[in-house]
Amino acid sequence: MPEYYITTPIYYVKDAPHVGHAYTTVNADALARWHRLAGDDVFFLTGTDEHGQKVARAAEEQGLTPKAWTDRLAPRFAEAWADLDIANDDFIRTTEPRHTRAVQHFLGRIYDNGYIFKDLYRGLYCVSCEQYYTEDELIDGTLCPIHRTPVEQLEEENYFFRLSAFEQPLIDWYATHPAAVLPESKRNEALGFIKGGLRDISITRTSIDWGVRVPWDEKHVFYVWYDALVNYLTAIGYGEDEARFEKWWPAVHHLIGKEIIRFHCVWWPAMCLAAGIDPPGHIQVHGWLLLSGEKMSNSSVNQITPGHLIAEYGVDPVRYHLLRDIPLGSDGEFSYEAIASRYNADLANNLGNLVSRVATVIGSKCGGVGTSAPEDSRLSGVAAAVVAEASEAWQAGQPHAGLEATWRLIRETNAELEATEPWKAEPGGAVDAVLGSALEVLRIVSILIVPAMPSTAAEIWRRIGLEGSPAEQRLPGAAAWGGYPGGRPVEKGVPLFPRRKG
RNA sequence: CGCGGGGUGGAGCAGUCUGGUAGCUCGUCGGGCUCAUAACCCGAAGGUCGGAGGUUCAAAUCCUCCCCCCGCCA
Repeated sequence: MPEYYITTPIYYVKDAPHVGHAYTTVNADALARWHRLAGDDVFFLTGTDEHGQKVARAAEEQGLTPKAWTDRLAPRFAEAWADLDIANDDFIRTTEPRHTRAVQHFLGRIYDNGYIFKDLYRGLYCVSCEQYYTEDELIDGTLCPIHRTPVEQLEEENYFFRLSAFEQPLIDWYATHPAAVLPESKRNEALGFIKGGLRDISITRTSIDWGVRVPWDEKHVFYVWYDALVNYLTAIGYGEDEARFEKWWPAVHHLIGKEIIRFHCVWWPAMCLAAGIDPPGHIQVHGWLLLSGEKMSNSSVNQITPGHLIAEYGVDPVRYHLLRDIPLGSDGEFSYEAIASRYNADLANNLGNLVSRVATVIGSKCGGVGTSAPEDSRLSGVAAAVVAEASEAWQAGQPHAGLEATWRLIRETNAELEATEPWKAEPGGAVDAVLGSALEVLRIVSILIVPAMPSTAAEIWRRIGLEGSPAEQRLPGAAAWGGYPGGRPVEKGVPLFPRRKG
C-alpha cells in the first residue's frame, strides 16, 4: 500500500486561527481524504508552533506565562479544525516533550556531524522589542518599525548552522529530484536563491528562554524556526521509532504557503542532509488568500474567522469554496460574493437540485425505488472521462480542477434529464434507464466529492439508499460505471443546499 | 536594477512552454421546460488577448522596449 504523509505548516499561536490558516488546512485535509479513497496509507499532520519571542511577548501582554498562553491558544486551532471537518491523524504542539526530544536529537546529530559552530552574531537590536532587525526592515535604516526608536548594534554569541556547506549538495539534490518542489516556478525560485550563494545562519539565542534548550550548551535555546521545522519528524517517531520513521520519510508532502519557501526549500533540506537523513520528498507551494487584495494575516484587523463563515454557509460549502475557487499555487480573492455565488451556482442549482429532481421523479415514476443504470448510457462515457480527469487532477494536487471536472458530470446529467424528460414518460424501461443512470451518477459523484464535502457525500449516499459510506469506497474500482444496484429506497429529503438570496 | 505573481469579452479564470478557428464558469438578453431549491436545458450578444515595435505566410502564443496592478512572518 503506498504511503501518503501530508503536513500543513504548524501555525504560530500568536493569534486565533483565521481563514488563511483554514485554506491551507482544508486543502491538506482534502488531499489526505483523496489519497485515502485511492487506497493509500495516509498520515495527515497539523499542529501549532509555540516557541519564540513573539509568543512570549504576546503571553506577557496578557499577563500569562508562555505555557499558559499557548495552552489557551493551541486548542482554538484544534477546535477550528474539528469544526471544519478536518480529519488529521495527529496534532503536534512544539511544546510537547516528544518534540523537545526530537529537536535535540536532530540538531544534536547536525552538531555531531560538524555542521554547527559557535560564533559572534552581530545585529541591529531594538531593546523595547527585544528583537533583532535587518536593515531593510527598519525605518530609514535606523529606526525600529514598531517603536520608531533607534536600534543598537549588538553582539551575541550564537551557534550557527553551516548552511554554506550545502550549496552544492542542494543544487545536486534539486537536479536529481526535479519534481520535489511544485509548482515549478517555486522550485526555480528556491534554486535561484541557492545558486545566489548561501550564508551560514544563526540558529540559537541566549536572549530568550522560551524555546528548546540546546543540549550541548544550556545557556542557549534554538531559534524558533529551527525547532518548528523538526515537527515533521517528531510526529513520525524520528529518533525513537526507526521503523515508523522510515515508513513515512522521506516520502512526505509538505503543503506550504509561498512566504515560507526559503525555510522549507533551502534551510530544511540542508538541515536534513546535515543530520544524515533525506530531504523531504515533496513540497507543494500554494498562494495566498487575499481579502480585498490584501493578504490575510495574523495582524490584520479585518480578519474573518472560520467559525463565522461556517455559521453563515455551512461547513461543506466553505470547504468547497476554498478548494474550488482558489487553485493551489496561485493567489485567490476571498469574498462573500464569491462564496455565495459558488454556493448558489454549483451547490444549490446544480448538485442539490439534481438530487432533488431525481428523487422526486423516482418517487412519481418508480414508486420511490431506485433503478439500476444500463451499461450503454450516454452518461457512462462522460462519467468515465470525468473520473479519469478528476483523479488525475487530485493526484496532481489540484483540487479545483478535480472539482471542476466533477461538476461537468453533474451538468451533463441535468442536460440528459432535459433531453429524455422522464417525468413526461409512462413508467417503464426507458424511464428506469435514464433515472438509473442519474442515480449512478449521484453514486459516483458522492465518491468524487468525499475529499471536498465529506458530509454531503455521505448524505447523498444515504438518500439514494446505499449502505456504508462513500468514504469507505476505493478508487478507481468504486467509480466504475454500474455500481448502483437498484432496488433501494430513494429518499427525497429537504434541499441539501437551500438557495440563498443575495 | 531586492524578490515574486499578474494584466485575455461586465466579473473570475484557461489557453502562452509545443505559433495556425480565443475556450470555461458567473452575469446579461432571448427561447424551451415546468420533474426540480424562480432551479434545469438550448441559443445569442459581448474581447483589435496592457501598449509600441520586430520575426513569420500566420502571434494572446516567439524576440525587444515600455506602462500598469498586486504581494513579501498562513
